[in-house]
Amino acid sequence: MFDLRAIRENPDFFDKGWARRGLKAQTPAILSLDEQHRAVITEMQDLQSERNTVSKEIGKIKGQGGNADAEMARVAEIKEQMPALEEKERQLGEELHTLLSSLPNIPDDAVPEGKEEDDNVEIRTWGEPKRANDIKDHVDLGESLGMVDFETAANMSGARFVVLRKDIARLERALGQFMLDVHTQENGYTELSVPLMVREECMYGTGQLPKFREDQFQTTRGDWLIPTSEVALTNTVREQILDAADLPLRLTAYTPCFRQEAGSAGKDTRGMIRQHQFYKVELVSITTQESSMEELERMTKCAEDILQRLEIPYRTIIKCIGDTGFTAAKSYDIEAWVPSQNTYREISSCSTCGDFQARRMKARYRYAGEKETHFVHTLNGSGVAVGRALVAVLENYQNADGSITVPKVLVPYMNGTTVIKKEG
RNA sequence: GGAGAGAUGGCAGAGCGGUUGAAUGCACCGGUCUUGAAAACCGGCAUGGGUGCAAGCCCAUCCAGGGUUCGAAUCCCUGUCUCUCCGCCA
Repeated sequence: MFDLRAIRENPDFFDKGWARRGLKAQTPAILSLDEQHRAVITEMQDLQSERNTVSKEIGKIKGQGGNADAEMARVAEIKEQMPALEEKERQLGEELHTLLSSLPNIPDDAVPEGKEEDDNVEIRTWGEPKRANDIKDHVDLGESLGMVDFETAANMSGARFVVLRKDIARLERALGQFMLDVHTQENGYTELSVPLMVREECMYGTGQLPKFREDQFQTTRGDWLIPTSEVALTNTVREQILDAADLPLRLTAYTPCFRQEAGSAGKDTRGMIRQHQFYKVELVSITTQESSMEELERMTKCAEDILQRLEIPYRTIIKCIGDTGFTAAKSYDIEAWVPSQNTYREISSCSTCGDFQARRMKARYRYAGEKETHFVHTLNGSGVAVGRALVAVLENYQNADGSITVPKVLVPYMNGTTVIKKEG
């Protein structure tokens, strides 16, 4: 959502921002709607004002036992005019709201030009990618170990689901636990356990709705399954005014995530890279306006920290304008090395949304002693996607005999198991 | 699932259908007094929006959405949430 006053004052700034995302100038339509809307509001309020005054007079006259027929006739007249104005006001307001809520965030100046994934700009790399001829992918590895089972999952749930067994099931859990421990004990995040189903307003607040409805799952009662715990974590501050002294809030949660993957038919159909349901450790920061950019750097480092400790090679890129998400002003992706694909694949995306989500959620903060409120800045990042981390571990830690070495930092979470191999 | 009670400003808590945007207390901010502090006293203290150069004026908001009425915090309906009791249950 956007500040209408800011748009009125500086339409060029917004049109330029949207132009970078390939959109035509939006402010002429917005400003015209806004002008009509305000004109109707003014007209309506003048009538309301008169109605209020006359009604008070009626009260006074009746209190003195007088005749108020003339006044009552005037109010009746006003009452007849109101519904048409109200309807017009509602329509214009809705039109304006629909237009505004479907427009993406204005990108930060630092976001590079570019149309698609290939135009993203590499910032740094870490680790030595594993390249060899006899590399197996995680599907082959997991299936020969008897611990990754797509067939059983397909029978009960269809495509894009998986059943994990034994040590690999445990490895998934270990990854989640490990990440949470690092973020809560060393990176200053507070762990939350949150609902996986949320109301429409929350999905609107973080920007999944109204535009990305088809990517989400809705329950029979109308709730939505969270596509990421960002939704739940960020919405913990919706409609609140926070003390500036309490910021930043750094929140984390380990939850399943649910996605339809509607636009990805045929993409990544093999394996666990793209599933309808996957686990993810999410990082969310609620900050002041001044510190959000700095916080984005910090958050990205916290996510990278996980891969370094797991000793998985990765690179960090800044997303180009065409690849920057709807709600984001600036995003870094962290991509883990996937040996079977001989490439880096996204395992984390860290973004600042500026005040974009905060305006939708009405989340504000205030400095002690000051009257004025400001919209918070919200950031979210994967710290990191557990399903994809599992893929990265299986493939990067594979041995020639098909066994998997357990990353050192995970051994304590695996009850001392150092190598995952076929039983019996 | 059944029965009941409730939702008012930062908090607590009043509120006959007609100057109630809302008493009062606490908290908070400013001032007087004081060597300083406390106490006491005086004053201020909700949010969103429209309009205006501005001072200001106006509209809306007493959980949300509808309705009744010339007029609704107050009456009616629906929804949401909270609490109490009973039942069921991981």
